[in-house]
Amino acid sequence: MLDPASDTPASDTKDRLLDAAERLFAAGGVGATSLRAVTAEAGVNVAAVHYHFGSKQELLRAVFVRRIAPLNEERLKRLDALEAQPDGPTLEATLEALVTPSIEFAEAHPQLSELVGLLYSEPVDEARALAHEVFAETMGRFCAALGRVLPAVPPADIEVRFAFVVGAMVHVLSRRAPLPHEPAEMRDALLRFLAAGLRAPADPRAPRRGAP
Amino acid sequence: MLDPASDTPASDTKDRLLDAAERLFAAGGVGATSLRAVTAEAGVNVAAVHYHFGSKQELLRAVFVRRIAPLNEERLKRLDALEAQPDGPTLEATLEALVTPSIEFAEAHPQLSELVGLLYSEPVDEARALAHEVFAETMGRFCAALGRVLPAVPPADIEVRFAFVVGAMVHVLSRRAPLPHEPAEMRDALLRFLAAGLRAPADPRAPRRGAP
DNA sequence: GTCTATAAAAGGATAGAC
DNA sequence: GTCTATCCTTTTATAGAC
Repeated sequence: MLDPASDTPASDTKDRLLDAAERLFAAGGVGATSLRAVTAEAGVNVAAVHYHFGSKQELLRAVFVRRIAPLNEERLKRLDALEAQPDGPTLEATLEALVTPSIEFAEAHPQLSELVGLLYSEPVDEARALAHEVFAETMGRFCAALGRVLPAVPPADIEVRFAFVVGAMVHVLSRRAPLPHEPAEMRDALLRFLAAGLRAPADPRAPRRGAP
Repeated sequence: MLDPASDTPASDTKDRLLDAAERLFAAGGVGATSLRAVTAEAGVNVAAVHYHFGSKQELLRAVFVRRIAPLNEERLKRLDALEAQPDGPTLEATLEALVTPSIEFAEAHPQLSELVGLLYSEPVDEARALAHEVFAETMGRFCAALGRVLPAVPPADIEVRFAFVVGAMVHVLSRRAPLPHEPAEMRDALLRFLAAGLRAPADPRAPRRGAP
């Protein structure tokens, strides 16, 4: 991205199509967005999308891969660094490796927020298969890592609690209604909430009233 | 529903259209589902949907209201009962009033799960406005109730944490991949996770390692 | 690589017979 | 209330000039 001599010159027709598709798919859904709307937004011709991508589905795939591949790379790079330490990571550090790249990427590319929500939500079969394909490996590694730092939580519970983690993360990342927080504050609040939830005792009998 | 003398006889054309639309909208998204597909699934004529609902948008609205209105009524009924007690509710009881009806309704009407995911996800403006209209009052009341049972958590934090609560709840309710738990177990796991997360201390300095 | 033009199909919506 | 038939628009996708 900082390499002007790259083989992907900025503002190419291909990139403009990806930008436009990303914007419109996120704003209106894939099924409701026509290729004509995409090409109009990109300021290119109707036939360009078929020349460069072949079909609407492949355009959708390219839109997702462009943003989410580097996000997952960053997450796994952080997780690798944590696991290379002799003592092993803390719960907080593991969660931060999962969450922080999302927040930072969402700041750098505001469209990512809406894309993530779209990917987790779009009911079309192809989109859901794509979501699984793009996220399964990374999420599996983090789920396993969380299981290791939470040895007292049974594996089946880890899996369920990890679904809660992903749900909370996706929901705040994909919100249209802006939360009354700076990104860094929201990240910290999310990390505190998730860490406490993951550490919850297995026994539900703790009917304390009020705050901690 | 148990009143055969009601003015809404079961298996009416209207009901069959609602059933079919619910199924197909949830499975493929609104924009990607044609009215022709809906009427074919319902086994009725193409013109029936316009006769009974007037347009695709009004059909979508009717689909949501039919399922979500009673869900919210049940939630608010439970919250009212809790708040009528002299001591006021516990955090666990408040969360249960929010979560349990979702789980029970999702068992009774499996389509609800996919509808909830659809409503929170569909990026089309009308659908999002409908989601806000249908949920805003109920969610506002629960957010305020949670603030009262968590007096140590600042109001702005309550709002953010409530977004995490909704995200986790929606995500597990709308999952296509089945979780390895009975509904009652999943509900208990969710309640424990959410209660612990909401009670998290405001200070993030608690780098304990491992389980509780 | 980009454009114009057009094919071929599917979409929402309506009119009018029954 | 339900059907057939149809109008008009929009869609994806392609063919071929430049």
